[in-house]
Amino acid sequence: MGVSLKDVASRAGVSIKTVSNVVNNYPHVTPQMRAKVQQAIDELGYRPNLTARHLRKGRTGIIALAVPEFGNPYFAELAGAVVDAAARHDYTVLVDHTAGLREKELLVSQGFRAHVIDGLILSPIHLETEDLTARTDSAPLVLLGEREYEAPYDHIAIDNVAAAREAVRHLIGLGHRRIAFLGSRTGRERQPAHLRLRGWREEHAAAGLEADDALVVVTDGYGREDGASAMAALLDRGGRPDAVFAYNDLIAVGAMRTLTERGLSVPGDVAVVGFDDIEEGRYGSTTLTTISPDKEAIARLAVDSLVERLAGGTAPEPRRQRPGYRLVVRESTTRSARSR
Amino acid sequence: MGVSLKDVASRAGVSIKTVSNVVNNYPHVTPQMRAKVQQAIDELGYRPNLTARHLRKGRTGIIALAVPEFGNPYFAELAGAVVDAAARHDYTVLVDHTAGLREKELLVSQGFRAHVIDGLILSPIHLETEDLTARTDSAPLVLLGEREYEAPYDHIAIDNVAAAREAVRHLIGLGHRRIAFLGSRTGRERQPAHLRLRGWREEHAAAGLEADDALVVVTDGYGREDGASAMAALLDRGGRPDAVFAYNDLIAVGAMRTLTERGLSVPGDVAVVGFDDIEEGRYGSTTLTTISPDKEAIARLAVDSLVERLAGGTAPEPRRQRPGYRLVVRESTTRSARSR
DNA sequence: CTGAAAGCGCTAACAA
DNA sequence: TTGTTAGCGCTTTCAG
Repeated sequence: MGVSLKDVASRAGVSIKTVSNVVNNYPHVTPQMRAKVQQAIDELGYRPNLTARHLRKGRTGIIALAVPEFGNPYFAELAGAVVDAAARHDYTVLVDHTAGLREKELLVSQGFRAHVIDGLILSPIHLETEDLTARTDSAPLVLLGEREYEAPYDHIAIDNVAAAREAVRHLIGLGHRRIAFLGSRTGRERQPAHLRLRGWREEHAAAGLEADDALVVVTDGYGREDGASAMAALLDRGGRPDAVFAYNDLIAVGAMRTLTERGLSVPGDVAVVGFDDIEEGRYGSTTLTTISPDKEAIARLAVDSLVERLAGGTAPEPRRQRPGYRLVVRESTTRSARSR
Repeated sequence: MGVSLKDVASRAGVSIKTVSNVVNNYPHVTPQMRAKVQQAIDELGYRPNLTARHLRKGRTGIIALAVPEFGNPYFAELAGAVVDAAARHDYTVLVDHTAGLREKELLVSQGFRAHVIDGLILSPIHLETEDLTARTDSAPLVLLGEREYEAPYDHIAIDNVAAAREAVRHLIGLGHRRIAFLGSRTGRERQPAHLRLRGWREEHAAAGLEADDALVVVTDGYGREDGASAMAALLDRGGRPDAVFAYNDLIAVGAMRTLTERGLSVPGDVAVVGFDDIEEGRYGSTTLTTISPDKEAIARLAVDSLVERLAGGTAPEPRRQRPGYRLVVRESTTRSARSR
């Protein structure tokens, strides 16, 4: 095995505690003692065993982040932001993906890495309130994303209904009247797309327009191909929309691809709005109008909340925090943004 | 603190060892004993403390993966594949990003999480051979990517020169003669883009064509904006190419955006080939021809190599493994692939 | 098949 | 200022 404190101690002819003092930069060590110990450390190539330290201190300095998929740039970008936010608190992030599987989400939330992670940030898709209330793991948990839960955990999410309404309002304001929603899921009320779909409905109502349910398209997943096939299905069934509000940017990108293939122009024939503001949307041949959640704020709030609970002290009530967002208008809804 | 083995043992009225046996599914435990212990475990909500287990066993079952950026979908997709490959060996992956900083790469390679990770998979950009030979951390290390090192570590990378040559050959075969290379870095020979640039040169030579260095554009980074500005710079300086071979897909995407903005058509005016085969390239309004490295193979080989060294036993010579790749032809070089 | 005890490497009282 | 010692919770000989 490796070199331990004891080895260094005997090499330097001092006690184990003295070595520990040096390693941990304790103030009251004489310079010469420090030098002697440091030399032994260097000679032996000693590295502290963090596992032992963790056991002793009861904490590891590692927090976990579980997202559905790295393949979705939104989560990839978010993960980067979380890693950076955590680093500012001297925490390392263990990133995991749940592959959109409820089973995996359950596993993660139950603390499958008990005691090796100090806390968890989870962005669930399928988890239910019951799963959360049945949770036994004692590590603090912070939730991310659109799902709503009646469970005592911090939850960070932008106001999805309001954001969706703003997106739809933008389209209505441009004169569109047949606005499709791409990316609804079948099943329960609380499914992820619920809030954004509700925003779509509410804004129609507010504008005195009828929301046509025939323009709501269910998808299997949240990827580009799901958007492409949803758009194709919608066109095939006849009622061509004059605008599309997609659950997220990937679906929007897929939908635009199908429109291109069908010889329809964006935004000329069909305007498109997405959700997430992934970088990809800023570089297509038609850039994408989208709702841009403040990812840095989301990451920061999540990490700060977790760190606060980890620090103990005050254990505040579970909080619901709403970071900001904004509508970013690009070419997929307005030609004018086009440089030529 | 939490519930420990000891608590369960006293609750069940047995020894600590018996509880351990049950927890670890040791074969020789009478069913009734097992039932009794299991009941105590359930009642107390006992979870094994993995940190303690790690300390005792000298290993953690965690491997680290360090990539430059999650924002680059190539690495995000690769990370997903590595997580899955590792899971098949019962390893958890701690994903880290180096932000393309040499300092961070150094830190990671030196084992800043000593003993909490069993091994490391690193995709370096700036690390030098000296950094690697000076490495003291004893955890096994597997390298990924285009950089070449004279250091005793396993290295997984596709044949970048051959792949680049195939991409350029494709362009030459289509009749292009002014083929730009976007994404070279200034500085040392061994900089990442070196091999792909060399492929560009070699294939020109093999075809009896002159490679025009005025068509090689240096970029600061490897993102979409770097591609966009590189393309703009190239067009601004006058010598318009009839084709572009980009260091990676992101640069290609950025370049295509600039071409669109300038009113040039792809592939009509300028054909474009990328490298990485990120999903994004399959959904633009002009899909992207690219070199597609076998990411699953890369992830699998990396994890397998690491696991093999972790298992100890035979410590084979450092190996250089070359997973496969293929040229995927799409619309950015051939209209014919277009559906209309 | 089960129990007792040692010890993984470290930190933190407490002593000296 | 430095040394001694007792665990953190677990696995693992070695007995019984």
